[in-house]
Amino acid sequence: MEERMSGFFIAKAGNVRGGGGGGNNAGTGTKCGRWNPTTEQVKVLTDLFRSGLRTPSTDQIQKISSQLSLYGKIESKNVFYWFQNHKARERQKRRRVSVGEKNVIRRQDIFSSSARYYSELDLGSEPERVLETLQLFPVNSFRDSESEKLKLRRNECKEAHAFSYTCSTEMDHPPLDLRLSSCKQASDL
Amino acid sequence: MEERMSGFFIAKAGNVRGGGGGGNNAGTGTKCGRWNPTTEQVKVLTDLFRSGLRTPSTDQIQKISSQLSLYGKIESKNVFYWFQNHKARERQKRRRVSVGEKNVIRRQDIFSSSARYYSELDLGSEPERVLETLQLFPVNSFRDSESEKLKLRRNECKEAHAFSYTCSTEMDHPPLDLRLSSCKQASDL
DNA sequence: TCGCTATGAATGAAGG
DNA sequence: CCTTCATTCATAGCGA
Repeated sequence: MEERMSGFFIAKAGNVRGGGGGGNNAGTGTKCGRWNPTTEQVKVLTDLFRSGLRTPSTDQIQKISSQLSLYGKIESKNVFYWFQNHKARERQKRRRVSVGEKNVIRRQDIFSSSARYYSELDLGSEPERVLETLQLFPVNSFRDSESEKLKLRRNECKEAHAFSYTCSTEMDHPPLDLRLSSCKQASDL
Repeated sequence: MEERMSGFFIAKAGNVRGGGGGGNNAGTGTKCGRWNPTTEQVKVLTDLFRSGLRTPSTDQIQKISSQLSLYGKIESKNVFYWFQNHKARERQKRRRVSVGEKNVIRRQDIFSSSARYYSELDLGSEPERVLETLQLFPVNSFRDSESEKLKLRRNECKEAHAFSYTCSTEMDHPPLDLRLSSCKQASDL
């Protein structure tokens, strides 16, 4: 993945404690072993993401990071990682959340309450805060969004394994059988 | 003692208090806002963990959460976070013990050795418990257990290097213009 | 109520 | 791109 970055970072990136800053960090004022994005930085990044930017190119990363450096200490790799993580986590989150009630048979609580108590992050309730820097970015990376939909799961049937633990320790719960049958289980092993 | 709560709230759904008697929650009268595992759920998870499962795959997470949803409200991400935290904390605790007494005073928790946990869910100094159920688990989960003690990989970058503003010096860019001019231009829109 | 601990949740940073 | 590790934040639970 770093081949496209031309190696403008990825060195060792130790502690880049900006002692002279005195307030560059986010409100928490943590020990700064790693990048602590300020609210403005997060806002800009989130806005860019919402605008469709998912995999910025090297040039875009440069531009973004230099622009964001005005709000606080930041490096190019931070921007790179931010987009990587944000994209991956959005997908992961959707995946993990979606399965919540796909195959869950609730015997006692059929659609009672239990609303989405946690889906509150960026994409959901983020208001339209189009800041001034947003328009400057060309949102030409929309085609990247569709490429992700076309990809297929590579961890489908890597190892069809069934596990059931019924002999580990004293158990009060019934012997739970957690058969993993991702693709198909032709014959049980 | 300084307070680190300086604004910067991410967002959260309002805590919806269940009003005393929930239903599928644990006996402690928990409510929405944060997953509170029931005793059965904790037991199952702990049992799985003790059986050697440390990093369940996505499929396993799905299955486990589906099964555990019968004991109470749970989502897939809860299982994911549970294993992540459990593994991380076990390692963290062990590491703290190993480096031990002359360690630097990072924050405030060197006293963790005083309470050795009354519960059985914490292994403490138990390496890898190999029991007969072990073979039922995918080998995928075990390579993680073995590799963790073999590789002491990234734990070096805690020294001060502090050349933070190097990037801003290297990157020569227009101050307030983020237009992409030299890279691939946006064709559409 | 206050302080501390345990722990769920989030995220930056890497590895592969 | 996907997975994982480390660190941190936020909060429930409990004792003094």
